[in-house]
Amino acid sequence: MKPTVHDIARFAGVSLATVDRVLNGRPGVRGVTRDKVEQAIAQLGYVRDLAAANLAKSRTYNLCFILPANDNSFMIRLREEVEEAIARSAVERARIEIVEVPAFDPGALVSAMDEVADRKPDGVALVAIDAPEVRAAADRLRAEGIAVATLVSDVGASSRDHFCGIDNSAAGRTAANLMGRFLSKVDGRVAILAGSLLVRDHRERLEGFLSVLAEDFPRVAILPVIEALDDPAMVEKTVRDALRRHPDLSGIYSLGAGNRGLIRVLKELDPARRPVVIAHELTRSTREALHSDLIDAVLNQDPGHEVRSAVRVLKAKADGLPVLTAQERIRIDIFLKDNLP
Amino acid sequence: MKPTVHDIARFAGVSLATVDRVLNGRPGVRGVTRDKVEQAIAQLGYVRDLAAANLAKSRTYNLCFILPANDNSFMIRLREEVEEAIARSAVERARIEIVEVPAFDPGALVSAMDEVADRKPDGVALVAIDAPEVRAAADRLRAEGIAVATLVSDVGASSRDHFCGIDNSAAGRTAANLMGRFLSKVDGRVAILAGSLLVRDHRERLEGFLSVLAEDFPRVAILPVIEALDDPAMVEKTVRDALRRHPDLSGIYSLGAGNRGLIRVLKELDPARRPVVIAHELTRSTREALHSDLIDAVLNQDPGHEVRSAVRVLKAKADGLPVLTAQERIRIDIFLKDNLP
DNA sequence: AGATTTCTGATTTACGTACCTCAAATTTTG
DNA sequence: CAAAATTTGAGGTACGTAAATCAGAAATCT
Repeated sequence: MKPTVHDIARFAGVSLATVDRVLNGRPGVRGVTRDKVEQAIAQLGYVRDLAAANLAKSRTYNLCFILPANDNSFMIRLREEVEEAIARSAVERARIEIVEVPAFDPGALVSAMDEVADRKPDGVALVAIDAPEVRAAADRLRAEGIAVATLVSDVGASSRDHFCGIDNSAAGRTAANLMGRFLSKVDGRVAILAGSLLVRDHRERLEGFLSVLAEDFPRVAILPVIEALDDPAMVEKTVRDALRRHPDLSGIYSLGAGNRGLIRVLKELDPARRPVVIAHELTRSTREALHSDLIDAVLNQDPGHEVRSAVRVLKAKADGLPVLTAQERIRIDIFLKDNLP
Repeated sequence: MKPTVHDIARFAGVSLATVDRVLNGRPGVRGVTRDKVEQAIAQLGYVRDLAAANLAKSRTYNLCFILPANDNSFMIRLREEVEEAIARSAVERARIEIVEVPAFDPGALVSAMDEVADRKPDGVALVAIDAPEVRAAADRLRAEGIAVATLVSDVGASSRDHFCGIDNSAAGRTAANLMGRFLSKVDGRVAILAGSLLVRDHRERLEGFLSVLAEDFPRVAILPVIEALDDPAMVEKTVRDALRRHPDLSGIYSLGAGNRGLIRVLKELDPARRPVVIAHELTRSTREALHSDLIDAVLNQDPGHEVRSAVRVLKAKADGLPVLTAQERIRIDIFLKDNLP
């Protein structure tokens, strides 16, 4: 049978109280005694029964998610996933709160972070903007002992405890690889559509994309990057413009959101002359576009995984526990029309 | 604060014992009373505290994994993952046992299943062979109240409780899509390499691959399927043969294991004339081959996810609980050299 | 109506850990 | 060496649920 604290106490020849002190790092145990207990733990292979421990502690974690008030499908999904986490929170011993801030606005994000800090939560997850003032605000949170996780988009590694998102550089490189191969022998022009280069995820995707394209597919020409703030209407307009100016456009890499606008334009094109299109995030619209051959590939990050991972990570960090890196890695899903879930 | 059974009892005006009877489906409660209690549960939004329940029950699940004694990297990884699950089993209230059987041998699998049944475990996971006698053995297990999950390769849906693996038909279709596009304008000949068409996962991949190729890329010619029993040496030999007979071979889809043999042959080829190669399962050798451009894409299923999912599913089924389908879906990973983890 | 069966209530113990108190034993310090 | 400080032991309660017993109440049957 699994050994319990009682077994440890008996084996080590000490009392239950002492075992408890050792296990929970409480003071008042001599080094010799502590060693005895730790040896007993090692020898009997004791592992703390988490169910019992949680029950006894009845600890609850106060967490806060700061999300941009963006109305693209991805952010809506992300918010829904946080809300589902809230629905589960009773079971998970967590109290989760959502704070909305204007998108792409470092100042608003910083003041939200400072306000949140006043409530002294155990952890904060935020969709970061990679700016010095945001990093400073994150540092302030951490200085107060609040765990900080970035969600979807990162800041410099030193200012947060963990990043819950994909390797965006790899995503950009993958997109370039697919683009280069899908274009095949056709030397073409490729347009790149971003939300904003203020956010690190978009920047990293762009860099990855450009580097692989330059190295492995040097004959592909690249148009200047279009920033459309993840807004469908703006995306639509800019894509229409680009197609007018470059009728020979043979590829589009949409590395941000707002793909509804892009798809509206694609629908109007002659199927024979449709460019190769690679986009990010599987939503209702990109899924339909994949299915009807308007989009060729979708790179996806699963917001559900990201949110659940963030909750786990923040809890662990709040308790000073290590994070299981392998488990928390968020994967890049590649969807073609044939492997849609 | 979260309501407890005591709150339910007070609210419904019944005793704790009655609430317990309702919650755990024990007999001896009148319909009217049961309704009262259920209403109280609904109104107070009671959710059973799993930590406490598990603690009180101190139930342990006896599970058994029947694995083929195959020595390809994938099966080795799978076994390692089961061993890790065993290492975790103390924490997870499970006792997990591994039984090895010869690969591709329905008779051996069936006798292993029957032997396992004698020990009356709570659940059995097996890498299935899709044969009538295996289905019958699975039916026998389930008739004895033992939960059955198929791992990696499935049998007919009616004979098991759950399949822990990828949608192999979608994997085959995806491979065909990539193959068709990577071949681009070149009308080529494609060779297909399978382990054995006795196992359903290989059959399904094949069917998916053929159907998409026929429909979307009709100009691609397909050579007769080669069955190499997932054995590296046999794979090497058959691929060498195929290349000799068809010097114009422009694509290879390796839908089974034993890719070490394939890679050995690929290394010897003139890089300029190397065929497009799509393989399954990210192992040390396929990873290196991806990296050095010998393989173009690898479709992968994560054995870790599959094993963990199997454990969760078997536990749930053993308790007669429903399975959260969305959570247990195993994804098809697509790896190019640019998104290797 | 009386006997029988079926419900229901009250109470208790157990699960394994956390956390608290108080007293006793031991070590350290002056 | 005595006083002070530290370490340890003993014991208890709590967490929320499961599961059991036993007695009493209500419903059903004859």
